[in-house]
Amino acid sequence: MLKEKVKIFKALSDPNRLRILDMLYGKTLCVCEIRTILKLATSTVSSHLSILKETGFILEEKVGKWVNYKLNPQPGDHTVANLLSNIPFWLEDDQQIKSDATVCKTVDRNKICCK
Amino acid sequence: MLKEKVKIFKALSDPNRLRILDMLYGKTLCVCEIRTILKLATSTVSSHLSILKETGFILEEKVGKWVNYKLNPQPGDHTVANLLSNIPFWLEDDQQIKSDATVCKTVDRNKICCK
DNA sequence: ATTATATTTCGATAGTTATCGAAATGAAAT
DNA sequence: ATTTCATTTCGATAACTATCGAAATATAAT
Repeated sequence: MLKEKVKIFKALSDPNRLRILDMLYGKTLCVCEIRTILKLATSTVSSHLSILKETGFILEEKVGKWVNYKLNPQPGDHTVANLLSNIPFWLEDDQQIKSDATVCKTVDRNKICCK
Repeated sequence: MLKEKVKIFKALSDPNRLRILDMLYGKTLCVCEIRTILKLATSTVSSHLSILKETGFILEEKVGKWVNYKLNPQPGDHTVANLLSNIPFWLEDDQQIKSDATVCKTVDRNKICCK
């Protein structure tokens, strides 16, 4: 259905969601790590993640009180699969994306969330 | 810039714009032909076309009182180029898209616009 | 020049979306 | 069982988008 395809492109039509996808290329992240990097309310990040999850770009893994999000290694929809595999290539020149990748490597959920 | 990429995905986040792009794969069309097939106000179609033009998916050619729109054979942005080349593949199974392709072949601007 | 036709621009409106903070949920540790 | 902490859901709001009809623009034919 055309509506489904529109939904897929809409999922990519937000800078914060593109940043999330690119960060997940580096590693699995939890909501509070993403929240810290994007400087958004936790509820906003949760909403972005649910949009990416519903369209099949990402998967969630519950581990204790954390919810880890990671890229979907095998999206069922071939449009999603194709788009997802191209995203790092399309975004690689962006300064924000580069900076996120750096910050992402040093982020530590135990320092951010707990204590 | 990330904002530019978002704009590109937003351009594809509308069923009528996806239909327009797919129809243009078949042939060059003018506003009133597209308006007839999509059953939208002329001004609405014009607005969709300007979004697709501004993002580099399509080009316009003025010929007399008509404005012909066609796919951009060489989009400057590699994201646009890549997306554009994949669109027919992604949409080929859609019923609406198939039907549009058929209608498109028989549409004749001289019967639609003039009298 | 005037008229007719194709398209664009403008203004209004209804529907959608990103965002937040607060309240609710769920899971682990005390 | 109570508390703590990560996350989701809910309700509100401001910004954005698709749509239309009317007015403006542009081009061709009379």
